[in-house]
Amino acid sequence: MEHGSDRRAQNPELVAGPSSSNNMISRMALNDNKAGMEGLDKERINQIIFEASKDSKFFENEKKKEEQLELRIQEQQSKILKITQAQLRGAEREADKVLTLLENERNLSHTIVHVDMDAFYAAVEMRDDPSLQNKPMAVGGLGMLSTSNYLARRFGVRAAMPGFIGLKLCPDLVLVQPNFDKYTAVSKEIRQVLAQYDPNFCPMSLDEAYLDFTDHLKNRCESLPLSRMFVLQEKNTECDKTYGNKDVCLCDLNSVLRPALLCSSEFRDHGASDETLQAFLNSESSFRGFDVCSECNKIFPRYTCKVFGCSVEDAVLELRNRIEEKTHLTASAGIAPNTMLAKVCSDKNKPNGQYRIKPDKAEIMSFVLDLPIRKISGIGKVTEKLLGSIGVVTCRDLFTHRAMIFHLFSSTSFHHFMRISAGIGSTCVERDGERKSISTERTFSEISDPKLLLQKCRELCKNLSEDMKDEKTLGKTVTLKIKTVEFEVRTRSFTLPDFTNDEATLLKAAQMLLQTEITSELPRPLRLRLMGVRMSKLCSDQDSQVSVAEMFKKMDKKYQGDQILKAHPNPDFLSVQNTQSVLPKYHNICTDSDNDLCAEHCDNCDDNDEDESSIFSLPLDQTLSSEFVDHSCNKFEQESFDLNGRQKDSSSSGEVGILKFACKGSRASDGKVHVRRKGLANFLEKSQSETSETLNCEESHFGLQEN
DNA sequence: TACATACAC
DNA sequence: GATGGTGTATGTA
Repeated sequence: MEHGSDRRAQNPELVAGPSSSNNMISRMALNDNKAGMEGLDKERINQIIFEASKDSKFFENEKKKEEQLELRIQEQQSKILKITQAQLRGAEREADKVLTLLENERNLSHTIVHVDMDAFYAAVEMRDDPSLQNKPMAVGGLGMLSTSNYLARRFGVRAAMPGFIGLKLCPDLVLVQPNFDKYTAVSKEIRQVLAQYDPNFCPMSLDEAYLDFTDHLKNRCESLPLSRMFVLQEKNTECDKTYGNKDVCLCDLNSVLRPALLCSSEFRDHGASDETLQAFLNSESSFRGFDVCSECNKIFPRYTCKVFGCSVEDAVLELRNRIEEKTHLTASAGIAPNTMLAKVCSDKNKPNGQYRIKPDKAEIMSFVLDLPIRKISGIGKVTEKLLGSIGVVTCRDLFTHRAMIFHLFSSTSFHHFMRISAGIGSTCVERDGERKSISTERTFSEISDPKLLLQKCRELCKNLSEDMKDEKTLGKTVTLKIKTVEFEVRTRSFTLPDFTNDEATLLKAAQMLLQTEITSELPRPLRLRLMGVRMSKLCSDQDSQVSVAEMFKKMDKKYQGDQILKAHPNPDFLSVQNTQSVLPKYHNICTDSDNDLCAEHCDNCDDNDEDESSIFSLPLDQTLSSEFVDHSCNKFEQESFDLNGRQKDSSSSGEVGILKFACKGSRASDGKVHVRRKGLANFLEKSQSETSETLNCEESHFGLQEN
C-alpha cells in the first residue's frame, strides 16, 4: 500500500529545503482554481507575480509562513515513520466503520441549488458603464482587487490580488472603485427572485446563496403551465441593430407583457395543457399586437415566450432567466443532493451555466472520485498541501489514504474528509443563527507613535460601539488585533465582567491591551500597519432571552447536519443521535410538561457505557438566557457537566416544560456532577443572591439528578 | 479563556 | 511604492 513515507523521496518539495525559491513561486502563484482561468500561460504569470513581490515585507512574511508549513509537514512525516502497519490496519477498520455509518447518513431526498453570480461586482460595473464592455477591468484599488471580469482573467488578474500586480499582468486593466451600496441593492433584487423558489434560502454573501428546491419541485409539477411561462428577450437581433438601445423598450418584459398575454383569450382557460400553450406560443402571429410598450412607449425588442418545464434543470434555468431579466446580470448554478456538491457544481459551467449531479450514489461517486480536493469549499492552500504531502490530491485519494488520515488529523478533520470522500454533505440550507462576533479593522500606512496608535484605537472603538448599537448587540470579550509592518499578526483579548457596547468601556479594555503590546515591545517602537477591535460573547441588547420553543429550535439547528434525527420510542423524547465522535452520543429533550421533575432515565437511549450516562432534568421557565443554552450545549460537547450560567435577571412566567439531557461522558474529577448554582439559580429561581459556588447536584433543589 | 491558524467571500 | 475587511470554525494550551 502506498503511503506518505514511501512517497517522500519522490516528492521534490520535501527534499528542497525550507522555502526554496521554487516553493515560494508556487506559494505566491496565481490561484487558477477559478472559472475563466483555464489554459493561461501560468509560467509567465507566476514569474511576473514573483518578481513584483519578491522584495516586499509581505513576501518575507509569506516565506516565514511557508517555512512553518514545511515544518508541519516534516512533523507529519516523522509521525508517519512511527506508525506501524498494524496500526494502519486498525485505522483502516475504524475508517471503514465510520464510512459505513456515513453511508447510512446519505440523504438523496433533497435538491440543493447553489446560485452564484458571475463576476458579480465587475458585472454590475460593466452593466452600468457600457464603456467598460470590452475592456479588461477589475473592481478594487491598487491595494486589493475584489473581483475581475472574464477578460481580465485571461491575463491572470483575479480577486484577492493586489491591484498593482494586476496592472503588471495587464497594463490596460481598468480599475473601478467598489460601490457596495449598489451591489447590496442589486443583491436585494436577486434575493427577491431566490425567495420565490425557497423562502428559507441561505445567502452566503451578496452574490451567492444556497436554496433547497425540494418543496418547490413538488409544487411545481402540480402547478399550471402558465405559471411557468416567461417572456424572454432575444439578443443580438436585427431589432437591436436597427434601433439600438435608445429606441427599444428596456422595461422588464415580463412585467409589461406577461399580464397582457395572460389576458389574451387563448390563455383565459388557465387549465391549458402544455401542448396547447406551447402551440400558441410557437405561433408568431400571437405577438403582433404589442409593438409598443405601454410604459415607455418605445418599441419592444424582439422576444419569445417560453414555458419552463417541471424538471429541476428547467426550474433553475427559469430562476437564472428571471435573475438576468431583473438585473441584466448572469448567474451560474449547481444542482446536487447536498450543499457541498452543489457548490462545486455551480463552478463547473461558469459563467452563465449550470450543472447537475443526479441524486444517485453511482453518479455522485463518479463525479467526486477524480475531483481535486481543492475544489471543495473549506479545503484551502494549507490543507491541500498537508494532504498533498501524503499523496492526497483527489477525493479518491482521501479514501485510499484513509488510514493515514485517521492517524494524522483530528477526529473532526478526519470525519470531514471522510464525508467529502463519500460525496456526503449537508442537506439543509438554514441560515445560521445570530452572529458570534462583530469587529472593525483598518489597514494604514505605518504608525508607531504610541499617541497616534492609541488615537487609532479610539477611532476603531468608536466605530465598533456605533455598529454594536445599530445592531442592538452587547458583548463581553474584547479582542485587539494588530499587524506589524512585518505582517506579523497578533491578537490580544480580555473578557469584561459585564456585557456592554459602551464606547468608553470598550476603549478602556482595548487601550489596555494595546498599551501592554506597546510596553512589551520596548525599547523598540511598536510599528503597525493594521489595527482592529472585535467584540465576541455577544448577547442581544433587549431580549437576551429566548423562549423554550426557540431554544429547542436553536439546539436542533446546532446539531443538524451532523446528526440523525430519529423518532424516539418514548413520545416524550426527541432523540438526536450524533454521528460525530466528538459530541455526546445522545441528547434527549423531554417536552412533557406534566412531569415536573423528569428524573427518570431513558433506557432506550443508552446503548452502552450506561454507567457513564447521566440525565439532567431541569424545570424550565418560559424564558431562558440564551447563554445558558450555549453554555450547556458547549459543555455537553466537551462531555463535562459544568453548567455555568450568566448573571441575568429573568422575567419569567412560569414553568412550561422540562429540559432533559441524557449524556454520555466523564464526570468531574471528584466523581460528582457539578452545577454552578449562580447560573441555574438565576433562571430557575430568579434569585440574584446566590454565590457561584459549585454544588453537588444531587443535593441541589433544582431537581437535577444523576443516573 | 486566550491565542493562532485556516478558510470563505 | 504598494498585498483588504468581516466573520466562522477549530486546535491547542
